[in-house]
Amino acid sequence: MAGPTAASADRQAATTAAARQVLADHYSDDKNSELFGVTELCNAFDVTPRTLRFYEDKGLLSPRRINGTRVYSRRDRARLALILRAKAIGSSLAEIKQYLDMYGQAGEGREQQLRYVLQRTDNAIAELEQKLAHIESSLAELRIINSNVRKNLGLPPLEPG
Amino acid sequence: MAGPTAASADRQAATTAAARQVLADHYSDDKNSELFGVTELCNAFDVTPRTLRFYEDKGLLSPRRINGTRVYSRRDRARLALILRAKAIGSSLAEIKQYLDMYGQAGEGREQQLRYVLQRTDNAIAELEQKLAHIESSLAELRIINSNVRKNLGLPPLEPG
DNA sequence: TTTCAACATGACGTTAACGTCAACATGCTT
DNA sequence: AAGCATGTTGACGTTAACGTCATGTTGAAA
Repeated sequence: MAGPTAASADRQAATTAAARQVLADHYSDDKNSELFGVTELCNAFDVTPRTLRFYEDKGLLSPRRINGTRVYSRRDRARLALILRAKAIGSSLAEIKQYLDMYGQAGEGREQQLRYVLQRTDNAIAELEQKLAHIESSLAELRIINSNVRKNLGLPPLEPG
Repeated sequence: MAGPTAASADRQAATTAAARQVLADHYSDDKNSELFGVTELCNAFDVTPRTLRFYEDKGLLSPRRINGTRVYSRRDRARLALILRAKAIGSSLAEIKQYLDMYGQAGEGREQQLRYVLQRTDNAIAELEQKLAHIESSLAELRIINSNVRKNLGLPPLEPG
């Protein structure tokens, strides 16, 4: 039974790599990087322009303006991705705003500031681990139900994955 | 590197056992089982009476009445626990209502009904797995940030827990 | 019996997260 | 030049999930 360990280590490595990329995007300097229009982002992420405006009002996004028109950088795009993902796991926009502040402050800042970020990330990590546990509980229950129903119908069990 | 596999198998077994208990509570017949008052539940779960009433209006809870006063059974209590947990991972009450219907229908029902439940659980499982992936991504990112800050402060890394 | 704390029932207020609508600017096309 | 699509800004509407009164009941304690 050594299989699962290797596979899960692989998955974790992949997840970590992806995380580094997200942080890199968010930290990037944004000089003449790719730019995106509002509809472009709306289509890509399945949100309405109103939503983008709302996030901007709330200070979650701050795209540049060219002649009044909003222009989104790669970093803006990365932030939007973070926002939507955080929303999907039940965070409020207010929480997300705090959340976003932590990205981009990993390297800079004086000691006082760094300690603050540290405490905040510690906190956020603990909360996320709680949510993770909750989801795992729910999944366990649903899988039992699912398995029972399948048995009753004479169907094969659900393939793991 | 065989340690993590055994430990994670243990955890999964514990999670599954807990899940069975939740389902048993929810499925139990409720004859002369323990009963709870409104304040009792409010204190136990840190919610207000207004919240319980609201859930009742929405059809998520239906406690018995004794002379007008609400009396909650063990099953009601289990349902409340499910509701709050589902909320914590970002489900709306409307979703939760659907969600609750799946509990308690694992054994009974005719084929048509069972197939419906099966499809619904399949769906719910897929969605939860999505959320799980999102949380794991967020955790990976925050851990990188946390680790960077710790390095900059000359602190030891966070113990895995 | 009064009194008091706990519970119930409307009815209305509130906050978050947008949707919707009207009115206007801009730039491309025909 | 005249639309037409696309973009922007208020301003107001809407839904979910409760909070907050005001008011009435009831069962136990004083």
